[in-house]
Amino acid sequence: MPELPEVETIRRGLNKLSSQTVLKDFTKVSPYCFHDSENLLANSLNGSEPLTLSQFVRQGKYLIAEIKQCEQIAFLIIFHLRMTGKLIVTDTVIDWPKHTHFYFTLEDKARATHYLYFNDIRRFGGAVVLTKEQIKAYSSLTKLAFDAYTYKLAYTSSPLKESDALACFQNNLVKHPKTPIKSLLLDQTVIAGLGNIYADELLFINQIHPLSLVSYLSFEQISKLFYSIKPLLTQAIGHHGTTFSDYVDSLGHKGTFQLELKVYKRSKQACSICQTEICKIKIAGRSSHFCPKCQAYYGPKLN
DNA sequence: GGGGATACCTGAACGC
DNA sequence: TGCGTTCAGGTATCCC
Repeated sequence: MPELPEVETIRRGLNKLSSQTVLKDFTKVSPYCFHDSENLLANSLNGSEPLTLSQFVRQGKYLIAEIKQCEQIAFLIIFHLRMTGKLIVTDTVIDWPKHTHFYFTLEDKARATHYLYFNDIRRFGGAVVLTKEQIKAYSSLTKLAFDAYTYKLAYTSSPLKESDALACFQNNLVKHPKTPIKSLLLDQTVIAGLGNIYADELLFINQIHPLSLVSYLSFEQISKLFYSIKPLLTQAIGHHGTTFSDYVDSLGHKGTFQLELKVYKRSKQACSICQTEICKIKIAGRSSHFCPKCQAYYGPKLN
């Protein structure tokens, strides 16, 4: 399932497309997953000036394509892959894979006609077309916290300083004194980009039980947790993300970071440190994997 | 207002 | 073999 490292891997792949790539056409294969309430894309495609695919930027798990016309940003396409969404570039089309919902026809000087298609088995993901003005009021993005990898907030050009990001992280955490730390790491208004896999791994690295409460953690523990996020994400990006079932990058290749995971999807296997059996519990409806010996619980006595 | 539960959705895995 | 059930999880929404 695409979290920050997987979306970043896809973004880097898509940005290898030329910034002069012309968006020639758009086709909806299904009625799902694509929302353009003002027909910005269709109307622009009918215009006399070509549309170019400028670049892809990322905020948390959102991927944003900047579409230019006459050197100006005409509109943006905001993608979210949720659980099983895929954005894949292909040169040839014989039959679109099952669950393909829409595709863009692209062209550039160095490459003949090629395609960027969106496929999503569960139809949780999708894309929405917005103008530069509309995106500033797009609540899904405006409410996001700073990005866990770049420390950038949406619509800002420069990232937060690391010390400011840490202060922001701590402030966002302490607003929820009664919520398990695992749930807070998944909360995109606390820190943007983490999902179930990397939240479990981070808590294992920091030896914190997922049910622990922030109010019982020291500043040193929160700092250590914060400073372990970027190295983990960097490592995962280096492995092109984690693939358990559906995730592939923009060329259809799987990631390999699943081979490095210490606890996620390893329940009933031995902990790599103490050999105790990894446990799995449900927290806020999500499976959480942890070592009951290595990861200490900080909070009121559990029933 | 905070926090938990649920809906959305399909395919894989599992049990009978 | 075939059918029904459960599980997977990011986000929006509902409810207590």
